[in-house]
Amino acid sequence: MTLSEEDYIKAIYHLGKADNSNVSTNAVAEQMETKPSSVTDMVKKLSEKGLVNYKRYKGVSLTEYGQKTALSIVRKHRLWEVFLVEKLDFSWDEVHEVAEQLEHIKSEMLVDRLDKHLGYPQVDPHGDPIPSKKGEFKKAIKKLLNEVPVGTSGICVGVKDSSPPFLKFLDKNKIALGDTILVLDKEEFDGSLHIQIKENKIHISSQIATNLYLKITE
Amino acid sequence: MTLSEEDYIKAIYHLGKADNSNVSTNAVAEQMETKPSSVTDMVKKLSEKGLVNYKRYKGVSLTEYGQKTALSIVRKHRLWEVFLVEKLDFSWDEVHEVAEQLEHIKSEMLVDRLDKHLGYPQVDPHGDPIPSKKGEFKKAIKKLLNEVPVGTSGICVGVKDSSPPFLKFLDKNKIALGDTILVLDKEEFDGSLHIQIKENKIHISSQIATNLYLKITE
DNA sequence: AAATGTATTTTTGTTTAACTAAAAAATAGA
DNA sequence: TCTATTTTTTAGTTAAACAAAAATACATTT
Repeated sequence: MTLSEEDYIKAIYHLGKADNSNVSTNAVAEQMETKPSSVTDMVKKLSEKGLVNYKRYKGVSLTEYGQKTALSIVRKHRLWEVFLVEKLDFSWDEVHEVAEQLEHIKSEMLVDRLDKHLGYPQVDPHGDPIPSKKGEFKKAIKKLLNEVPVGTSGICVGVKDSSPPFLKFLDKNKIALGDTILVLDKEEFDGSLHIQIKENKIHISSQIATNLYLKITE
Repeated sequence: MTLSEEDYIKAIYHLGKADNSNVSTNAVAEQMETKPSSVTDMVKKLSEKGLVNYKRYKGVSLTEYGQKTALSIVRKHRLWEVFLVEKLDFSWDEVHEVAEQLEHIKSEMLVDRLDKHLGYPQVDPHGDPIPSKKGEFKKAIKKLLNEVPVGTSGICVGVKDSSPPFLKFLDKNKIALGDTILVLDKEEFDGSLHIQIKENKIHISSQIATNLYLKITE
């Protein structure tokens, strides 16, 4: 597999994601920042190699083999992201570009050892699940903090309101993107939440909770 | 810099090593496992980019810029080797192929952080020195254990005698390639040595010492 | 149901970076 | 000087990209 082939497989995977539906040539071209004609070329090659199902004018989808390949790349990408954040103190938003390169390193032993070194993490710093060696993994969904049941834990991945006062509030309470949040309890009266963020337990209003996105697995 | 260009720079560096002398096209071709004609092509390109000095029929040498580039690649390679051995429990002889890939990852931040994470190591698992960020580094030389002065420490990198009895002796005394050996004392009488290998202090005969190669820096 | 127009996809033909084989040129040693 | 070796040139291949133009599919209208 060349680097370019791997990138295409990954793009097709991300576009067809949920149901591995047929993906249009144009969509792949846009994702890959290239021209549709280049996609046609590559897709033919991938088809010959048994990685994708391809019928002219009908779009592409991954074969079983293609899916396995895609998951292996995603696994590597996310494990490296964990490594960069946990071991090398990269921040949440600095990892992608480097992981994009690291995911192409070819060594099964390396991936296995890295996985072990990191303590077999289940999710990456963005809260996305890491496929197992066999390609199994849980789905991740994005929800507003106020929508999840008590006891849920997830990773803070975004804000709905990005006004300065709100961001200032988050900063003051040491809530940052990438932080793991656990919902401890909910007050029936006003919907306010008791949450744990890292070591700190804090109490936030329902209004705050409706403006924070959490990524949770399963 | 393309991957291929980096490989050529590295090859020219390793061939011209000590004095950055002119390296022949054939020598580079052999090192790179390619044909001399390919080398000529590439060398012209590298020359245009200011990485090498090149005169037809006269061989190539690295420019100052080329040397800096080479050292940066060597630095990355050796840091990754340390990572693989120290953090991922790779053995001495399993690292090269993977490090060969990792050395091409482009991110200054990654290298700096990795260096820090590893505690700013001075040498790689083969006892070869790791260039600093600025490209400074000490020379490494290979010597027989009996030739080095008391107080020297180095890495065991080879054996002169590879007969089964000798290898069995090493095994019994837990001396393996890649181990750091410190010469504690030498007996004047018979030239036997007191050495420290990891946590163990042992006493070895002069005969043993004349059959073990150590790589020492400076 | 057929025709038409538009948007998508493929084909065709180029470019660039790498490579090889074989011919030609330059160099160095006898 | 001559000759053998090394190096370069020339010509051609492959892989990955691109753009322009042709082909195709599909939706809408008649």
